[in-house]
Amino acid sequence: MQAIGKSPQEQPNNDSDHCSSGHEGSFLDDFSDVDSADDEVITKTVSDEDSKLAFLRRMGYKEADASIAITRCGTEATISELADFICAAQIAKAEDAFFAEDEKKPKHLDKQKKRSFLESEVLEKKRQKGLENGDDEGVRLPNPMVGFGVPTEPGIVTRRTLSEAAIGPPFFYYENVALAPKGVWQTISRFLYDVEPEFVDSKHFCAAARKRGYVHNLPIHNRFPLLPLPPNTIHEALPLTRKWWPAWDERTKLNCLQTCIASAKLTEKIRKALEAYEGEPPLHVQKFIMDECRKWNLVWVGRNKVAPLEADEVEMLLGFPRNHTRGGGISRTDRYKSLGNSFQVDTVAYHLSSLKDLFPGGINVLSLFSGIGGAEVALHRLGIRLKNVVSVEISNVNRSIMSCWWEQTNQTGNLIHIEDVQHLTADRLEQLMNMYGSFDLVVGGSPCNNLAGSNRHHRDGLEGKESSLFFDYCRILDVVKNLTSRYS
DNA sequence: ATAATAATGAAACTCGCG
DNA sequence: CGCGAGTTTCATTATTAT
Repeated sequence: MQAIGKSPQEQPNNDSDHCSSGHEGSFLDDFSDVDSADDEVITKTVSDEDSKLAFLRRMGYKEADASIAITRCGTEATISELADFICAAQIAKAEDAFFAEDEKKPKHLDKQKKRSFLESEVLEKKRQKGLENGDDEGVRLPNPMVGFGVPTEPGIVTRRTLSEAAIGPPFFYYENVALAPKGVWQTISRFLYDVEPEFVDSKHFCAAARKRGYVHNLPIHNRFPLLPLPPNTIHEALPLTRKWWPAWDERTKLNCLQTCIASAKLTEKIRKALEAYEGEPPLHVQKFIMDECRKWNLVWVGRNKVAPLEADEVEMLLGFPRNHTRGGGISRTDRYKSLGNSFQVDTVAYHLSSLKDLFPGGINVLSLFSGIGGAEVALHRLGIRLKNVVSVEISNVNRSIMSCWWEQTNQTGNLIHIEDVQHLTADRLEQLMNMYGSFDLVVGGSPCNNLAGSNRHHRDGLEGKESSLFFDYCRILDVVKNLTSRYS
C-alpha cells in the first residue's frame, strides 16, 4: 500500500492550500530560468500541457499543484516526473513548516532553501532521465528473459521478499509489454507496491517470442507448466512449412505475434525476387527476404512462397483452443487484433499455477481488460475452478468470444460482464463483493497502445490515451485490497 | 456502413569490437 | 567503457473494396 497510499487521493489533504496560494508567485518567478524558452516549443505543447493537467487531475491531484508542477518541470516532463515533483513539493512544504516553527528564520531564507531543494529534485530527475543506459535504480531486462524461472530452467529464483503492502489477499497479476519507453516500468512497479516485475519472453514456452513484464504477488516456487507442452519450434508448430523452408532461413522461433499481418504485395514481391534465380538467391536477396520475414513473421507455404500466419495458427501459438476466436460475427481483421492483444496462455498459466494448491475449491476472479479471456483459459486449463468471474472488457466482440467459451466449457460458476473499467467504481465493487464474496485474484493487462514499439503515431507512454488505464487497474486493485482486509 | 488493404519509422534493446 | 551496427516491436491511419 505504499505507492498507492502515498498517492493522489489521500495526499493533498494535509497541506494543499498553502501550497498553492502562498508560494505560487515564487514558483512562477522561477520559471524564467527553466530550460528552453522556445516559442515554438511552448505553443506546440499547449495541448500536451492540457492533457497532462487533465491526467494529473484524474490521478487525484489538486489542479493548482498539478499546474505548478507542469510550470516548474516544463511541458516535456513525464507524468511520473510531475507526480514525483508534487510529492517533493509536499515534503519540502512539510519541512518548511517544521523549520518555520522550530527556528525563526527570515522568510526569504525559507524560500531559498525550498527552492534549492526543489531545484535539486528536478535536476536529479533530469539526471536520471539523461542517463541512457541506466544504473542503480533502472529496471533492467534480464538476459535471457526468463523471469524467476521457466519450465526448462525452473527455480532461477525461488524466494523473494515482497513489501508488506504487496502481500495479498488478493493475489494480483498485471501484464504489459516489456519493451516500453524508459521509465514506464519504474512507474508501474512503484504504483504496484514496488513489486519487481518478472520479465519473460514466451519463446521459452512456445514457438513465438512475446516479451512481457508481469507484476504479481504470486508464490514463485513449485510452479508447473500446462500439459501437453506446446510445440516449441516453428517446425513443430507448423510441420507443413518444413517442406518449403530454405536452409538459409535459420529461424526456429517466430517473432512477436502482433495485430497486423503482411500485405499480399509484399509476399508477391518476395516471390518475384526468388523466381529470378535457380536455387539459392544471392546474399543481398536473402538478406532482404529475411528482414521482411522476421518483420512480418512470414512462413514458407510453397516453392518461393511465403505467407503471413493464419488466425488459426496464431490462436494455436498463443495457447488458445482451436476456433476460440472464430465465428460469432468477428471479422478476420478484428480476429488478428484480438489475438495480437492477448496473453500467451502457457506463459500466464505457468505463473498462475501456484494458485492451484491454494484454492482447491476454486477462486473468484476480477479480470480487468479481459480481452478474449487469456487468464480465464489459463486458469481453466490448470484445473482451477472458476467460481465467479467479473470480467471487464470494452470490446463487445471480445465479450462475446468470452461468453461462447464460457458456455462451451460447461463452466459451473458465474460470469459477470462489465464494459468499462472507468465505470467500475468503489461502490460497484463493494456491491459485487457483497454479492459474490471477495476476490481471490485480480488479473489483467492494461492497454499497451501507447507503449508498444510498433506504434508510429502515439507512443506517448503511460500517460497516453489508452495506456493510462493502467491507473484504473491500480485504483481498482487498491479498492479491492482495502475491502478485502476490512472483511477478513 | 463495415471490412480488407497497404503505407507509415523510431525507440530501445543486444552484441561485438577497439 | 563507449560506440556503432544489427535487431525487434500486444499499432495507427488513410485508402480502397465489399
